[in-house]
Amino acid sequence: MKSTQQQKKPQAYNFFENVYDVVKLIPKGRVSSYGAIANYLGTKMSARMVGWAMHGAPKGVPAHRVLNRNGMLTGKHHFKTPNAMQQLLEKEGLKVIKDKVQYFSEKFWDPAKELG
DNA sequence: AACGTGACACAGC
DNA sequence: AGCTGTGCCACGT
Repeated sequence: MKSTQQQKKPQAYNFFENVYDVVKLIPKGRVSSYGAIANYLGTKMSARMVGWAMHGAPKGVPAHRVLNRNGMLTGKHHFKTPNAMQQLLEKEGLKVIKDKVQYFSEKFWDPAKELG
């Protein structure tokens, strides 16, 4: 029988959903990085994919809590308004100066460490 | 179907 | 110590 279309479920889907799940788990007032999430998912080299995943992040995913490894709001430009990301972060008690989160290392939330 | 782009990260210079 | 180049993988044209 021709197995019609073998739905080769792309792992990416799982990857993306995992990303969303992890991001949703980021506590308020904390931040994480693309690399950390990617690393938690097992593909630390594919940090870019995490960013891309955010691009299609559904509602409820605090993408503003995800920054680059430098603690910089690299993705603020993709928000509704460039200031939205910073505003949200500041509203959560974080301090943002020049598009960079202060005390990033203290506020850093590592899924691999927090979730196991 | 191939090339280029992209919300990153790391090694090399 | 900052800049450039390369790797990664999926998506858009």
